Amino acid sequence: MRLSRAGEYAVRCMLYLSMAGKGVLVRRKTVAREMDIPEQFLGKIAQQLARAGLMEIVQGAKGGFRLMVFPEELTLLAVVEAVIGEIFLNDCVLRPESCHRSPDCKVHQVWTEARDRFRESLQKATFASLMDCR
Amino acid sequence: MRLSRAGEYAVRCMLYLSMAGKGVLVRRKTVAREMDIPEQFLGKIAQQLARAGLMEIVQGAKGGFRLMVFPEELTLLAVVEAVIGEIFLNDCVLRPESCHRSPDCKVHQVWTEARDRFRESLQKATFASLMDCR
DNA sequence: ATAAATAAGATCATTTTTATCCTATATATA
DNA sequence: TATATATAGGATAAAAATGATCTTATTTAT
Repeated sequence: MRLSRAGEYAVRCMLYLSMAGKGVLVRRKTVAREMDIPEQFLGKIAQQLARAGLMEIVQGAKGGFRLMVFPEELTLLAVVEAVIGEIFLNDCVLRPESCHRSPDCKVHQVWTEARDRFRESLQKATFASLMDCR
Repeated sequence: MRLSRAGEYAVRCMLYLSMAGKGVLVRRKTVAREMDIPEQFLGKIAQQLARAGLMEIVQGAKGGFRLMVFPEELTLLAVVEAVIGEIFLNDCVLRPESCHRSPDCKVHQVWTEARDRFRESLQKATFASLMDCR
């Protein structure tokens, strides 16, 4: 079980935009080259990040990407979930039928709590704090 | 991102064996039927659980599975990781090269901590406590 | 108008996951 | 000891998810 490649690319992309600063336009080609991301694939990922309101895509000549939030407000959780969807939205571990008969299923509870803890950790991490990474 | 089907099956299987009790032999066919698991596939999963020392497989006529630990000592984490491997053993989110140049990479740290928290939650959940699930 | 840059749908390739088939092996018991 | 029963384990197939690219369309600066 691991973070998907798309998730990694998204983080790299947002890290690069964070270093450039909120509102600063950066060409897609530059992000792709500098952060080692296939450019077309980055295009797809960018669409998801833009839909989530995290960045803006500017078309046309001199187009590119632009961070829409302050790195201080941008969390690892927001970026990752924008791309790979809600983390651990799992079908119940028990049989589906027996499960929706019991909303108080213990397995389900444990799983949910574990997920919440995980998300909390990622939510605490802002890109401002991640940028120091070198 | 979700738990794999194999992981779900493993939990269901161990839950059934827990209800039978440690050391009690249960036929594979019975587990498969009762817990809604493809029997051959269960065979594969059982091998992994057996290798991890969580259960024993008995061959031959009157063969089957047998729980090797007390439900009080069996954790959700042990079962899940026996089947799907270490959780979140992710390649670094940053470029691999830049990453192994910096063992103090912030992204890596956050990710590692989030994973640890997640595993803690699953480790606290014993099958004895999960059995109440109905 | 033209050139440069991204959008978006289609498509392809790869990998992972899920599942099954088949032959071998182990074991209870007749 | 022979037979029937049950699981082991390797090979393989089918399906799904993921990763990546191709092509055409659209947008925008100059």
